[in-house]
Amino acid sequence: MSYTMVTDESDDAMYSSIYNESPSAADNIGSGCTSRGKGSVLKKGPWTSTEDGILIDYVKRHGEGNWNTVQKHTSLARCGKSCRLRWANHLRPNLKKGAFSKEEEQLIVEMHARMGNKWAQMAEHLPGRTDNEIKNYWNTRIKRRQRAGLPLYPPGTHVEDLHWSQEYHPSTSNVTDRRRHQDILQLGNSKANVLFDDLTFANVLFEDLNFATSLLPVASDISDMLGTGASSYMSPILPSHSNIRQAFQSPEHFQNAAPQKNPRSCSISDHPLYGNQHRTDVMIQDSHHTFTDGMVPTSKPLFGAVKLELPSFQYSEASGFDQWTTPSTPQSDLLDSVDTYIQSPPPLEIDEPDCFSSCDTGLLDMLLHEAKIKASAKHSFSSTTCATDGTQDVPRGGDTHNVTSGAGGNSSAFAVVKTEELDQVWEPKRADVIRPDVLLESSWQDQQSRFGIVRDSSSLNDALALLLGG
DNA sequence: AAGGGGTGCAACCGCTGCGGG
DNA sequence: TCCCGCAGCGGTTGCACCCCT
Repeated sequence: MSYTMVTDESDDAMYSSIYNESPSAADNIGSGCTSRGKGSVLKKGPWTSTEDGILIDYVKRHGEGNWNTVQKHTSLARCGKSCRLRWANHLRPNLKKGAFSKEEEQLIVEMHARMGNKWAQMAEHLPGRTDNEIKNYWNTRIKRRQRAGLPLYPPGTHVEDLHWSQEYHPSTSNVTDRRRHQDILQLGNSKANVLFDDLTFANVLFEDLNFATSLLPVASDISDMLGTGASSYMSPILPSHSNIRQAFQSPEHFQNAAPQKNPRSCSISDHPLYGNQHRTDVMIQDSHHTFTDGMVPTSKPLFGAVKLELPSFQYSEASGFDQWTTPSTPQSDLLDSVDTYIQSPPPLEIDEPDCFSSCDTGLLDMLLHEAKIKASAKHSFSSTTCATDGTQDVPRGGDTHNVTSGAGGNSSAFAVVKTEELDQVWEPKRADVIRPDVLLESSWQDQQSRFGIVRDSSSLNDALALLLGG
């Protein structure tokens, strides 16, 4: 769909009356364009072809820049910001209009996986496309995928990771660094992202693929259960190797299905526009997570969160993936899921008082944490902490793992995973879990237990009851 | 045919960085 | 060093159009 907001000359009169002469004209003066040109109210709203012509003529004569002087030199009653935006997004030469090509779409996805909401940077690598265009495309895509309950990044998208240990040093980071990571944190409802200083596509390299892939089954179940938002981004769930192996028929499950030559390395993008000549192997060093039982992990907060998504074969409606990937076997789909890691940024401060780092902005996490603290006075929770480095075994055999989403922000929800049941057939059902009180609904509980996810209902209900005023 | 919701694009708004005075 | 204005960026909103009922 393509619209043009340029109005014809007849519309000029209409918009003139709307924006310049109507009693509410003054209300249309935004804070960004508060100046008044030539004593008249600056116009807002859609541009007319006449205005476009004036602006084009101005740029031809004066060049780009000095946008605030446009209204001084022309009859254009537009603020500089508006002029710049109009020129950049619609009038400048070599703009490519129309739908994004498949290559462009894939490049956007991959770039977003790498840099987050850096629309301007993305636009630099998409000739003829504007940041606004890319941003709109992405936002639309997010909505669409979230509605469909699909993961943000399709299987096969190779999300790069920043080598945090090298790129980010909390103790020495400056304001800009922090802001960059704040930007990462603000990547929408469910976007975890990575930063790259150069434009190379990188691999996500795990020190232990077994461990990395082991995150998937448990998290997939949970993320599926948690709903759309949570399905895109989950805090990592870090069961032990042995636990996870129970979830699969063989520990070589992923290796066998791995398309990569190097089992330690997830595939890199072979993007048509970039090729694969640039590779940067990076590692997910850690992950950051919280625990609904309020226990503080004994190890340091984990850094790279992991995008956890259901294997694509679970999506019966996942035909939308066709545009991204060729049909694959369930096994390879499982592997594909490994590719689509999202990472959360590291905590901005090392000395976080507890597991809730500044990166953990999930409201529910905080509420749950508070509730847990309250509840801990009454109960001792059976759940245990998880090994953070993937090498320590977590107590099992009836133990449950309380898991919350962390870096996902809005994807705050939780579940308790009974790992022994993970080898059951997955029945992707999405619980409509939005609020803690909803979580108390028995149907939710039933739904979980149907596909091998149960929660510590007594303790959790107590916690939630406390939280909700109980 | 009408209307209501969905979709996508254009534009606005607020904020930040940077450079000059 | 501080202040101010400009440019740019990313988030948000407004609205026209489409589609379904």
